Amino acid sequence: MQRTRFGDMACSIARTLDVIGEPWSPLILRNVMVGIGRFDQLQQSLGISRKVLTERLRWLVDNDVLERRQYSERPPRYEYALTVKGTELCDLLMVMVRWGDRWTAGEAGPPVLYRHHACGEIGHVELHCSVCDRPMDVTGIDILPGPGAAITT
Amino acid sequence: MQRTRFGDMACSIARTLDVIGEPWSPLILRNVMVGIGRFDQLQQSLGISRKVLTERLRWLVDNDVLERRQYSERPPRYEYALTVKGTELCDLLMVMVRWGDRWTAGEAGPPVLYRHHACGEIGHVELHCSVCDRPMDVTGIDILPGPGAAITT
DNA sequence: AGAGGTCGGTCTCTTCAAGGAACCCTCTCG
DNA sequence: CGAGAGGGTTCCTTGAAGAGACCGACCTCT
Repeated sequence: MQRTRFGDMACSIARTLDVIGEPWSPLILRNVMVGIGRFDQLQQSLGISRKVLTERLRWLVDNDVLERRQYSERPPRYEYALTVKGTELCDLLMVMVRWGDRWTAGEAGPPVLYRHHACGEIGHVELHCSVCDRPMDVTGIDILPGPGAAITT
Repeated sequence: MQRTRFGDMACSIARTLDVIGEPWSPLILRNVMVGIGRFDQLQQSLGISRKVLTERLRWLVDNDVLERRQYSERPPRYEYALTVKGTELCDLLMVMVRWGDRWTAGEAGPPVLYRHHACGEIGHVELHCSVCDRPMDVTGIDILPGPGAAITT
């Protein structure tokens, strides 16, 4: 993947990408999210090389997005599960799904649907403002420098 | 970057990644979003290789996320701007920012802030259900197969 | 006891993209 | 005229992705 490390940039997007920006990482996360958390399951369901899967899982565990836990003592068997940090990354996946559904799903329609427990309906995610709860997107905001800002051109 | 093409998978996450999953693409988008849309500006502000920048821009234009437009006739000068499809990708960036702020910003605090026009306050994005408008995250939904689903293990 | 299967990886080899840097063409300005 | 900016293209080197073989611990079946 990239050789330029994004982790040191003064940009939350870059730092997020540093954690899950490498190819396959979001798909691994998606699978763990739906309960596919064992090495062989992941490898087969994604068609990823075992070597790369090993690297990604280790990286995600080191970055506290996944945890590796032993679910069987004898024989020793492991599975990967989301941490809290990883669970919050699923927001990102749901927004990806939404965009992919809108712009790339084609005739067949969306491959998965979400049923929201709170209302029982099939819905999708929308972005709202944390302060006023009304819809929020890039056309309705001003972008201002924050405390952690570096000088940006 | 990845050699496995994600575009043909029956998964909206994979198809979204096919468009903007390559390293640098989200950062290019972010810069175009804040008005840094010229080749040299992008190259300098990101520190990306000119070759890779050329490739990414061409890919994003071909995928209708950016458009290349001439803003000066003589001398011919071009800039890149978001299409509607690209503008909607900014939702994704805002969610990335939110996660990065929460989990990677450290002491310094978030590098950018959003002021929401609707309420005038500094806020961040939250995910709400499109049907009932209440908060929605991965712990509060059932994931069901949709019309475009393939058999998933 | 041996054969075969599963799980969770490691190792090796090849190919192809990222990074870096030099080069190029057109146009403008002094 | 030369210098400089804008917007790339070309070339070379390095290193990650992909494919697939291999491995060791453990279980089950006969």
